[in-house]
Amino acid sequence: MPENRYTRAKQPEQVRRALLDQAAAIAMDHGVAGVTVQAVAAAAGVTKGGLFHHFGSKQALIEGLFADLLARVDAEIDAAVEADPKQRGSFTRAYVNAVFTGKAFGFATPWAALSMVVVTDPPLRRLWNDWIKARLKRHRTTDGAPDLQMVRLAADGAWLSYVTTGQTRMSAELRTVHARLLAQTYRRG
Amino acid sequence: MPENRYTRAKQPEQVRRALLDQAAAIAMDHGVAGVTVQAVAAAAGVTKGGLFHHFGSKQALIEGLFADLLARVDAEIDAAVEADPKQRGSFTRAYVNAVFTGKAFGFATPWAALSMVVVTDPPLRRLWNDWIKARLKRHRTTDGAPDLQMVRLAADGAWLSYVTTGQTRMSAELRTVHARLLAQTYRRG
DNA sequence: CTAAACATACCGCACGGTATCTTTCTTTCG
DNA sequence: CGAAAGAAAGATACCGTGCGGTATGTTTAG
Repeated sequence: MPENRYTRAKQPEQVRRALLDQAAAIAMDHGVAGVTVQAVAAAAGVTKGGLFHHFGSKQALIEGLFADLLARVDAEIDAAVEADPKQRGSFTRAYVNAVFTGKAFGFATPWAALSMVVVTDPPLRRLWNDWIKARLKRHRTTDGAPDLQMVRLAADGAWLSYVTTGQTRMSAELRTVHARLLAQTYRRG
Repeated sequence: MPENRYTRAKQPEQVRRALLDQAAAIAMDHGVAGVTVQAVAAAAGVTKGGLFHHFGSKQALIEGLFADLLARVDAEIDAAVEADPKQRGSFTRAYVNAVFTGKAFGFATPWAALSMVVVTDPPLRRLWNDWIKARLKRHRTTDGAPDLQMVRLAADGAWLSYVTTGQTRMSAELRTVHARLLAQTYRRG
């Protein structure tokens, strides 16, 4: 029995989480190229051998990381849609909020930098495409209108603008864009 | 004297162009990761030594490639703005057209895949940010309106959507988005 | 004859991955 | 209940490879 219940010698679940979190943190601080197996393992207080025990390859690590991210976003959006009193554009609003201020996706989260690799990595692109495609199909009755599609595209553009500027804090301009996009979802409703 | 004026033994200017073009082509075919010094040099019919004579480093090659791309876009947009009979939103329309069907930037050009690295590479991000910032300042009297900003953001989002799907041809949906964005620039003008 | 424009050969290195050994937890069974 | 067995968790050491970059030689143009 360990000294106390909080300091057990080995907690694989916690190590796994640390690996994912640190990978995201490194991606934010040192860019995507800095995400090496060595660096991630060291940041999580583990050697490479330990990392490869949890993830069979680097690709598996990245995919696990992204899958975890998608799961969070999924839950976040589900909750937002449910809480929205207005039907029309509920998903679009949830999506916009997720992009701007979301806990999982939003700016100023470690995950923001990570999401950039989705542009580069083909397997990750498939994951993302499948997710968004399923999501759009699911909400097509409430969010199928072209003007709502424009809002979502603009949100993506704002996200792109944010990550390319490389800023850590959200500018005032982006905040007004956020508000404007939300307002746009209520027009001609 | 060579056999004829078209096949000289050494044409550094042409080799330089070939290096840039082949780098872009490789980025499109084999992804950004496939753009290695070796591959680019070989594709251009030159060894690594030859490449490093033109570009001091890989970074210099990439930056030169992107600078060349920006120069093309610059000229393309200038011409479009000049030819536009309507003042308001002329830059936004030129930008949208450049993104969708532009010779330099647009979809289905070898440069599209290359442009993805701008998201990853910090020095390239600076180049892009400086360019777009200067451009916005220059057209702020005709394209400073918030609704036009939304159009540009949506165009960026469409570009992002395109590159993430990894398709080579432009879908019908994107074509309607293109038309809709253009129409948007004429409203309340 | 000089300098640019290449070719050739080589180097160091950091990376992803593997093989193997040690430690720690869990389960089983006498 | 305790000990042994077995599986999980992680450490250590090592390897092959492909990459960017360099040093230097060789050819061509001016």
